[in-house]
Amino acid sequence: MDKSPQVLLELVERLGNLMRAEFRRAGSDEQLQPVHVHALVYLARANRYSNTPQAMAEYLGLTKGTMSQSLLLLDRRGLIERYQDDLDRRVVRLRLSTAGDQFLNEVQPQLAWQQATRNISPNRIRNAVSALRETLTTFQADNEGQPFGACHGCRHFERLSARAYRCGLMGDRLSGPETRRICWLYEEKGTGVEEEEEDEE
Amino acid sequence: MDKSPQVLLELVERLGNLMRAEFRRAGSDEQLQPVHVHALVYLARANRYSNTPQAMAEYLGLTKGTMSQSLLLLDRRGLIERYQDDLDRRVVRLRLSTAGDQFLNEVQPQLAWQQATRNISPNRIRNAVSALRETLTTFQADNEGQPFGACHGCRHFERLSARAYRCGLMGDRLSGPETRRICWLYEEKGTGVEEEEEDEE
DNA sequence: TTGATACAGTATCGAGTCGAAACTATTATC
DNA sequence: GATAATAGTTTCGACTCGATACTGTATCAA
Repeated sequence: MDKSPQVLLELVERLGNLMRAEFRRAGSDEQLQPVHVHALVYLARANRYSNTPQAMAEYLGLTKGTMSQSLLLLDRRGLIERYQDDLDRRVVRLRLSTAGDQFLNEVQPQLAWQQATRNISPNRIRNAVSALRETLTTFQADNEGQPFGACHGCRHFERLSARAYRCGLMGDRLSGPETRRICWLYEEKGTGVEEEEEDEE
Repeated sequence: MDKSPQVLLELVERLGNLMRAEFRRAGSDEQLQPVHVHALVYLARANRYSNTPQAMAEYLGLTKGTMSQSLLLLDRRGLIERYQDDLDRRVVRLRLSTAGDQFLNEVQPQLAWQQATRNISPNRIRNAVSALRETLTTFQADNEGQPFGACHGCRHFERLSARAYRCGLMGDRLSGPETRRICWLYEEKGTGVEEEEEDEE
């Protein structure tokens, strides 16, 4: 009986914990809770379909009521801006304010983290990424969670030409950078069998 | 410039988030917050030196005041028991009560998680584990965090004979199972250079 | 001895989290 | 146009969490 899955679980749990502690540290100067920092980080990475309270609540695993509270606080502090969607006026759109952007640049909540992988070869990192990605996909399939991925690997993603892309679900043209942002409409390509890049040193 | 570390970061963050959501789900019947479930899980895995409020606070990244509050709640609910240490009467020791043990067995907060790795070959899991372990070590060295590991790999660990072990720091004999529990006195063996198994698919 | 200091843990306070449920406003369906 | 669905807000109460002050125990120095 192999205990590796159990150990992997513990490591992810432990690392997730430390990341949370890092978010706590990053926000302490500004009296922000980890969840606030997390929300800002998400917002900095979300694409045009995913910058709404609902998507954010889904991502952070909170109810919309709770999310609304946190957004109120971030708005009061001037870290985000809220504006109405043109097409559907029920929808609120969110973006980082200049202050919010500056905050993230100053505290760099992810920097300590990237530093921690400096001794590991790029290849081993890629392998770990691939294994964790698969774990994530399986878990989300089991639990009907919203997937949250970037275009590459999404079934709605269409490549029109060398540098022109399109989301088949929403029908919009997408810029290159936009295709690398987090999207909550993401759907795994294929029949659930995933193709992984086989790389070796 | 390789973006893999960034992606690894996001995956761990995402998976950590889902794990937290899983803890939330597991505790919802009993009206427990994720942190309560996490505390119970920790307690089930902690060794004799690490079942104190202090170690727990360290592990969960909370202050001792906050930890004290959570323990009060878990005690009120009858999920844990508190007793005084014989040698140092300042120290409070914690253990799962029968009800607490039963609770963990019922909700199995880690089960859904282990399931999620079922499609991944043991070898790839081991590789991922090795990479994440190294990341964890580096991160903790950078941030002076308490390491929290099991005896295997700890510099205080001594093997007396085939089935007899000893902690060189505390001077106690340890049973086989005990050497696999989480310890907050853990210190990385060696000079910081880590030996990793080189395995390939 | 007698302090002084360190340490483990508790108590209290206030701002904020969080889910549940009720609510508003807009859009979709029939 | 009525009804239902949807996005988000508000309100409530139990709880988190850090900061600070506190209690009781251990350690160390004269």
